[in-house]
Amino acid sequence: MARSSQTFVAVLGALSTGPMTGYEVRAAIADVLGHFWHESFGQIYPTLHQLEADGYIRRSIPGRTSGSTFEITDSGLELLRASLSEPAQPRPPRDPRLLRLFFAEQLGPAAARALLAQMRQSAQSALSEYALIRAEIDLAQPGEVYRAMTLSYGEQMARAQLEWADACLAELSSESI
Amino acid sequence: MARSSQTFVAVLGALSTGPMTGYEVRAAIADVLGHFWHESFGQIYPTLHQLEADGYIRRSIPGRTSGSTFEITDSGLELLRASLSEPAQPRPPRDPRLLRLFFAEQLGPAAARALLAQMRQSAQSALSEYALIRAEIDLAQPGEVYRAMTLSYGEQMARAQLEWADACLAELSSESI
DNA sequence: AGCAGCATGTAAGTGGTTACATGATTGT
DNA sequence: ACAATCATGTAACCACTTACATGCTGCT
Repeated sequence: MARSSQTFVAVLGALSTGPMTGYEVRAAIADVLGHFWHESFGQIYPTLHQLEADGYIRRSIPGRTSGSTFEITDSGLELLRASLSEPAQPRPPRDPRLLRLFFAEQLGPAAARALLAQMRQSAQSALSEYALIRAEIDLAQPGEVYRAMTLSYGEQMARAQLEWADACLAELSSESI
Repeated sequence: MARSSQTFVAVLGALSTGPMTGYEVRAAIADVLGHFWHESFGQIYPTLHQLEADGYIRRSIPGRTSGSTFEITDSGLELLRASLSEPAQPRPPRDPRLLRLFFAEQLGPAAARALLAQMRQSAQSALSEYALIRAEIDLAQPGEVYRAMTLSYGEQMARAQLEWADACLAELSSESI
C-alpha cells in the first residue's frame, strides 16, 4: 500500500460516517467532497470489492449483491487512520485553461478575454454552489469544523480566481483602447 | 483529435517559441509553465515522434536522432492555434491534503494542525519561487502580458492558501485553549 | 580518466475515465 | 405501463509515471 491511489481512503472515509451502498458512497463523495475530490463508479466498485476481500469493510447482508450496504470494520478504521496520517502531496498541476492563456498571443486579445471571462464565470458559479452548501451545514450542529475548513478553502480559492480574472480583464481592456 | 491529452499542445507551444531538442522542450515546460503544467520524458518523446510523423514539426538535421532540434511547421502552428481555441476544462480536482483535513476528526487536532502547517509552508515556498521568476521577467522587455497573468494567477492562489491556512490555524488554537 | 550534465528512448505498470450492459424499485 | 432513479458491474481504453537502459559532450 505504498504510494498513490487514494480512492480507498475516500471510500473508507465515506463509510466511516455510516453504512452505505456503493451507489451512495459515490453520491456522498460527489456531494460532500465534490469540490476537492472525485470518484467514478469504475473506481468505486472494484475498490469496494478489494476492501471487502481484505476485511476492511463488510456487507450488512453477506449474500446479497444488490442493495446491501457496506460498513467499515475495525481494521478498516485502523487502515483509514493509518492512511490519513501518511503524508501526501497533490499531483503535478495541469490546468489547460492557463495553458491556453499562456499561449494566447497566438490567438489575440479577444480569445484571451473570452478565456478569462470563462474562468471568471466558473469561479462565480463555484462560489454560489458553496453558498448553498454553507446555508445547509451552518444550520446543522457544529463539530463540522474540518468540513467548514475545506469549504472555506474552496471559497477562498474561488474568490481569488474571481479577483484575478477581473484584474486581468481590466488590464486587457485598458491596454487596447 | 477529440478530447483529452493536451501534451501535444504544450509541446507545440514550447516549439512555437523557437527550435529545441526534446530535452530542452522538457526543460522549457518545467521552467516556464512549471507552476501550472507538467510533462515527463515518457510523454514528451513519443509525442514528438507522433508530431513529426504527422508533419507538425520537423528536425533541423533530418537524419540525426541525437542533438538535432525540432522546429514547428506551418501546419503545426495551425494545429496549435486550433487546439488553443478549443474549449478545455480542468480535470476533476483531487487534493489529498484536503481529503486528509476533511477526515481529520479521525486523527485529532494535532494532526490537523500539522497538515495545515504543511500546506501553509508549501504555499509560502511557491510564493518565493514566483518572486524569483518575477524578478527575472520584469527586467526583460514587456509583451509578456500573458506570462505575467499566469504567474500572478499562481501568486494569487498561493496567497489565498496562505491566508486560509493561517485562519484555520488560528481557529484551531483558539478552540483548544 | 572520470564525472556531470545533455540527450534519447522504451517497457511495464498504475490510476482513472468512458461506455456499455443489466436489472430492481418507486412513483405516476 | 412507463419513466426515473437506484443499483451494480465490467471491458476497453487513455494518460501518465517510473524505472531502466544507453550514449554523447565538455570540463577538470
